Amino acid sequence: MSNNTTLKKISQILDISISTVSRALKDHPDISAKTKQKVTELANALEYEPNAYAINLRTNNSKIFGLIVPDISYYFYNTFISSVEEECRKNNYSLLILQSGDNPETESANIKLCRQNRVSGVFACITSSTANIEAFYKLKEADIPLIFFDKVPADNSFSKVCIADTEAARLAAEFIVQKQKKNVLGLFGNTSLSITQKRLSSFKEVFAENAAINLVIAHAISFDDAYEKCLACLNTHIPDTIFCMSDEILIGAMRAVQEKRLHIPKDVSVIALSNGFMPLLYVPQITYVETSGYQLGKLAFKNMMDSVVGNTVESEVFVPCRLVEGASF
Amino acid sequence: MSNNTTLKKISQILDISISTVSRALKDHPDISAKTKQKVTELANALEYEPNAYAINLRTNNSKIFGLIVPDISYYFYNTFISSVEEECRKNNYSLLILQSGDNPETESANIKLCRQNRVSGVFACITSSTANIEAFYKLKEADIPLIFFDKVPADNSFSKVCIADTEAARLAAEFIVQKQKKNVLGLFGNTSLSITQKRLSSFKEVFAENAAINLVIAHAISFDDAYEKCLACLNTHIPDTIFCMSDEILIGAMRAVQEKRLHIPKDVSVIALSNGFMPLLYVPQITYVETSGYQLGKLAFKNMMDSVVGNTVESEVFVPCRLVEGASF
DNA sequence: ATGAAAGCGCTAACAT
DNA sequence: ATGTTAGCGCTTTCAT
Repeated sequence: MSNNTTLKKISQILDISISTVSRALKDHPDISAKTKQKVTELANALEYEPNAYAINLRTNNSKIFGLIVPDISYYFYNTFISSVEEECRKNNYSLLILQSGDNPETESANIKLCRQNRVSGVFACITSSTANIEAFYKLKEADIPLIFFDKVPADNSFSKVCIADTEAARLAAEFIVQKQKKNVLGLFGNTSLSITQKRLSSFKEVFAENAAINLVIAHAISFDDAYEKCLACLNTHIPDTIFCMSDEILIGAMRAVQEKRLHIPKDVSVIALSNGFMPLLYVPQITYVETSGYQLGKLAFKNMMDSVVGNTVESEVFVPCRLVEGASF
Repeated sequence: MSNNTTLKKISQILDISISTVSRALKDHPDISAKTKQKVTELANALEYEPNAYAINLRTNNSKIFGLIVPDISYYFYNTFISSVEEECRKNNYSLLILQSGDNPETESANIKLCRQNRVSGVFACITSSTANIEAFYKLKEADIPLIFFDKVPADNSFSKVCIADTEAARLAAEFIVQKQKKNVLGLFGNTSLSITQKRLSSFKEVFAENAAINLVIAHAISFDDAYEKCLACLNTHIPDTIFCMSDEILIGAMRAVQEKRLHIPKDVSVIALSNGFMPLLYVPQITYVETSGYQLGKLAFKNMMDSVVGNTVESEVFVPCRLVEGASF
């Protein structure tokens, strides 16, 4: 049995009322210094820990945020989560983390869990196949603040924090143009994802203004797929530049480049959009546009706190991105 | 205001008692089919979600596990966490994740949080500088099951699940011997960590029986440090084999190897102890002994569940490891 | 088959 | 300065 110290227990031992104990522990001005001291001392000795459930039941404020994400171990998310957790701790919130395993049904179940746990707010990144955002609407209806991050639904009634996909892709494309490259292989992710669409259209736009550049686009749905698609391209012709829209794609592409024994940057230049870790693993280090999960986390938390206190939060906010030069050009 | 449906509300609408509603929703045998149907229908229509706090307060069973880890985003932990979370979901538990940022004070604060939230159990990986495990003892005293993983205290009164460090290092060493290598560079982590000590002594032992092999040992405390230490060694002499005791070390070492333009496996062979992701990033893929965070998570959860239902749990359990051959020999 | 009532631990309005 | 009381939403024992 847990040796649970409660206010009642303390009050009985000291032969005072429960409310006096409660107030004393909260440093309420009404309570005499003597009483406060007595109570605090006993509470410490008995290792009193307030029962979070009783408090939540009473105050209807759980001080817990829910976070729903396809997969914690996925490259990008763990830096985001780490960042959010850090802020939560600083602000006396806890974080209930739930994985949807990229399955919309699990995602719904997780939303339900958040509701059952009366979380103070939810951070969510939708699965790649989430078609029905009904469950998220219910959160809104229940007045639970909701901040979407990274993969977000189109609906404008939600708050979202995003990587500046358009700007990031443009930055990379402009860098390629500026370096006077002529033969570019652009490797992108799953066509159905909005993130892919945004990055691709922005990327293409820059090249549309530069007709002299030959641009080949390929799509891959996984690390392995990126390897194969890239290898197939390299077997046809060697471009002077490879662009990878994500870390996942970069890893696959680099495997192909290394297998073909292409030298970077002599034979081919490489640039990626990345969270910032993978590009540093290669020799030479890969030039990338940083899409920081850490920064995104900070921004998401800020918006969440605004939302919690009832401030209006801008519908869609972007994390600025920046070019980090390696030696791959 | 949240449109909170409660048992009371339902009971009032249907003009029956709260307990009947409660029972009907739990499919209690005493309740008539008619009533059950009426109640269930209304509950669905009103989107009734049981209030987890009221239940916990009443039943004293939060169905939440706490997980305390130095840093979520660290290579190894996120696969472990992902694995534990998966099991939690399957078993109707939730997971409260807390980072200690490798700071013993934050660690204590996190343990307190777990107690306040009346978690049903705690998974913990201690910080590298945790000297005082007082706070963990208090969890025990409060009858909260506690499973240590990966970095564990020496104390034998705790349940621990660990990577089989000794076996893993031995497996790698034996592989090197079997491949008739003669000049080995062994790169290890921070000397003060027990994980380093275990892996190192086991590794050395194998070579002690093979006097003909020249073994050089170096220690590094970070990815960058591993790079520098490895480069320094390579500048002195090129070994025929490099052993890396972790992913972190491997990344640093590979950077040095690539900068020196050494060809694997022609110029040098490489083997590592790894979670299993990093070795696949290189060309050729690196041979490694798998120390699986995923498996460790499964094992930890199993022990936790045993512990929760009051079964005695073995004090220290190891996850088996296995050699995965790449093409680096 | 259903209801009444107590109580989990806490807070806060309302006494005194 | 301290006590009394009601109630948050739920479960469960004990009636009926």
